[in-house]
Order: sequence, then C-alpha cells, then structure tokens
Amino acid sequence: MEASQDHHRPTSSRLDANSNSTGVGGRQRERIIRAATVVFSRKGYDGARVEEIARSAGIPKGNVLYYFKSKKTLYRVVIEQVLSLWLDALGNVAVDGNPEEAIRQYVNRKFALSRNYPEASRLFAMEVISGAPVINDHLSGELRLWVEEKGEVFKKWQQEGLMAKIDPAHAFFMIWAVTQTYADFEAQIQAVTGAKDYDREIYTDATGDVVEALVRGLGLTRDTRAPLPSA
Amino acid sequence: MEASQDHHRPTSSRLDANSNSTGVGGRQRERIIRAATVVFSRKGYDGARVEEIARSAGIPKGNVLYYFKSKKTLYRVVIEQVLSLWLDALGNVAVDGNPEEAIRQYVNRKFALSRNYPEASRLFAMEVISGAPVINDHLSGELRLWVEEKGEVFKKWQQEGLMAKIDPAHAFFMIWAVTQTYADFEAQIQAVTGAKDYDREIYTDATGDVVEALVRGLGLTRDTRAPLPSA
DNA sequence: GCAAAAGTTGACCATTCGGTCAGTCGCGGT
DNA sequence: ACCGCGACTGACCGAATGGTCAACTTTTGC
Repeated sequence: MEASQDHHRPTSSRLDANSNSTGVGGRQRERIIRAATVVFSRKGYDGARVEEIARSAGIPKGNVLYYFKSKKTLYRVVIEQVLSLWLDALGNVAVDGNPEEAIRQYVNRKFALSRNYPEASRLFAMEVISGAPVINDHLSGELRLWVEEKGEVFKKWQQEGLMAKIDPAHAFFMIWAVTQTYADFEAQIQAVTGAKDYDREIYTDATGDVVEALVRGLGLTRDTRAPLPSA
Repeated sequence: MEASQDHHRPTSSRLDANSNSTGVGGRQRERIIRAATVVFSRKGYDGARVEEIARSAGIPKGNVLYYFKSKKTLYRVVIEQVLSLWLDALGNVAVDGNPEEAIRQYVNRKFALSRNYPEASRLFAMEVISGAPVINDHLSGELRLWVEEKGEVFKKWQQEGLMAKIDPAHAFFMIWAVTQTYADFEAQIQAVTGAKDYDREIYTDATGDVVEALVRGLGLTRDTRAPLPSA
C-alpha cells in the first residue's frame, strides 16, 4: 500500500520496540515516521516543517528526504499507518455473547487507544476535518464495510431488545466521538479541568463514569436508572 | 478585544444580514471574516493562504492586508468571534425545572450550532487540536468558569437523583464531543453512511436517536431500558 | 581487502507566501 | 474645481521552505 510511495526502502525495517540509537540497522524509517507523526499531529500537514521532523528525529533534513521522496509521501505513509492501527484495534466486536460486556470492552479499548496514541488520534482528526483528502477512499471503503458488518450485529441485538434502537453507524459515531475527544481536545479538557497530570487525572478518574454513560446511553444495561440519592 | 489588532477599521461594520454586494458601505471586513472562517476551518492556520481568502472574498490580497494588519491578526479575530458565538449559544442551561427537558434542549441547541456553523466548529477543533495556542486563555478562563458554574446545577440534580453521577465537566465533554462530531467529522460520517444530502439525511434522520441516547446516558430519563422486542 | 551499494550530509536552488508600498480611484466637503 | 482622505490595487521584496545534488562515509557482498 505504501511500497511505491518512497523511492527506496533501504533496509527492511519493522515496527519493533527496539530502542537502539545508532543510526545503523536502517531503523531510520521508523524513527522518522514516529517523529513525523508527532509533528504532523500538532501542526497539520502544512504547518509541519520537514526540517522540524528531521530535527525531532535527530537527523538532517536531507536524510529525511532520502527515505521519503517528498513531504507528501511521508504524510501518506504516516497517516495510513495510523489508519491501520485504527482499524486493527477496533478489530473485533464479539458477535455473540453479552452485548453489554462486548461494548464495554470495545469502548475501553478505544479509550486505551486515545490514551496511548493521542498523536495518532489528533492526526486522524485533522485529516478528517480537512475533508479527508488523503484517506477518503479508505473511509468510504474499508471503514464503511467495517461499520456495515459490525452494524449487523448491533441490529440483531436491537431486535432482541438488548440494545437501544439507534442506527448502528451513529452508535459508532457516538463512541468514537466520546473516546477520541479525550485525545483530540486534550488542550480544552486540561484547561477546563485544570488537571496537572492529564493522563492520570483524566483517564483514571473520569473514564469509568463516561464508559458507563455510554453503555447506558446505548441501552445496553438493565440497571439504567440514575442511582437514587438514598440508595 | 480585537480593537487593537487591526490597524484601522475603515467604517463601522456590524454582523448584519445585509447582502448588498457592492463594495461600498465598508462591510468588507465582514466579507473577509466570513471568507477567512471558511478557509481557515478547512486548511488550518498554516494551510490557509491569504490570497485564497482574498479570492474567496472577491478582492485582491492587498486589500485583505489593508483591513487586517497581518494573517495572524485576521486569524485571531476570526477565532475569537467563533468562540464568542460558542459561549453565547451555550448560554443558559435552565437552572431549575425539568433536568431532562433542560438537557434535551441544550443538546438540541448544540446540534443546531453544528449544523448551522460547521466551519466554526471545525475551526475551533483545529485550534484545540493544535494545543489551543491562541485561545488557551479563554478556555482556562471564561469557559472553565462557565463549566464550573453550570456544573453546580448538575451536582444538585445528581444529589436529587435526577441525573447519573458523572463529573459534570465530563458530562459536558460528552455532549460537546457527540454534537460537534457531526460537524468536525462530516467527511468521515459522509463517507461511512454514503449520505448524499448530508444535511438532510444526517441531521434530520439520525440526530433524534443520538439526543435520546445522550439523555439516557446521562441518566436523565426514567424510561431508560431499551425497548423490548415484543413491546 | 576492495569495489559497489547504501547511507549521510550540508550547500544550494526555485518557489511560494506574507507583507510592504507607491500610487490610483472615488467621493464628500468647501 | 480642487482638496483631503479613506478605500483600493498590483508590483515588488525578503524570508522561509520543499526539494535536489554532488561529495563523502559506512556497510555489504564477494
């Protein structure tokens, strides 16, 4: 999917957790991609400077353009990697079994993504807000199929009275919106809550209630009523 | 708040609905701001070109820089106008009275905003995703106060058992996330749903269920259970 | 151990873009 | 008629940026 976008991929490099710092080993590509993800996610495509990405990766600009033919190519690679991370992690909503538990898990998984890859989330958001010029095909292709497929499961649940009757696609939009907001709008949430340690305070304290609210909103829980004051 | 940011405002111009098209009347400022809102919201600050804004407003670039000392100044004016629109419209959550109805109205109002000013929403989103460099003060100032104030109302409701026990701030984050996603992620939603007429199909068809899900999720409705198959 | 290939670098180029400026236009007042 | 002034315009400039390249170093294959 990306093979033709960079002129030559010097050595076979993989998404590994190796943290070797000598330039040798050809892991440079990954270094660059990681740096680029961060910079692109904060500045957007146009705002990002190749030289900043280079500096952030600890190499001269010329070297970045050696691994990636152009800024645009680099952007493509980065965002497609993010998207695949997205689709993978969304992966599997258990078809059968307890709907409540399935969704609860899915939402939690999605929250974890926002927590662990906030840059990926922001990059994705910027791309979509801009009209998704690069990934539009993926959205109306893979993602749409994914939603249709998983949506069938929702419909079944709904017919069995196990889930509120919401258009499944919009149920996903709700889940995505709520979970991703904690990555995308971090600046706003931090400003409003005044959280010092964003990660700990926000994700530890608040996530639970929000998950419950989502599950409740989707009509997945028997115990739906707001807790009464005395009880 | 903006008076010092443009060197001279030629004629007193106001946010009016006048659609006179001759340049006369000094309404130029508003034309420029409108055009800038659209361009900035799609391209972000760096991606936006002053010349494109100018073309979009039907005037030469030089003229834009005549009304606004710099691109940055123009951006400031635009985004602060958006923010005030935001805060105004969020305005009043009825303190007493039926919580369910109050929130339902608020959510609907917020939906209407996303529908009627999608560019404003996107511009705001981009700014926040970028770390809110320009409006950070407003967020940790006005907005934070607003949330604290309205949050008290939520707490009262919660103590009376009329609302689920969620940190009020996060209740707002949920509402904002869900409503704004329909403006910000329009490209994604359109791609996934395949909607031809986005406005009609999305806002007319789907919004209702989503509002209900939100209200239910916040524990505001007695009738929370998912409708059973036979009933 | 050596030649070719891959990797690395900084200098350099062309372009693009924000911003300036000298000057023109049009109009209201006198 | 002419003056003054705000509105407007397009040519122009300097800085910044993406991308190229030739030279140099390191690694690899034999």
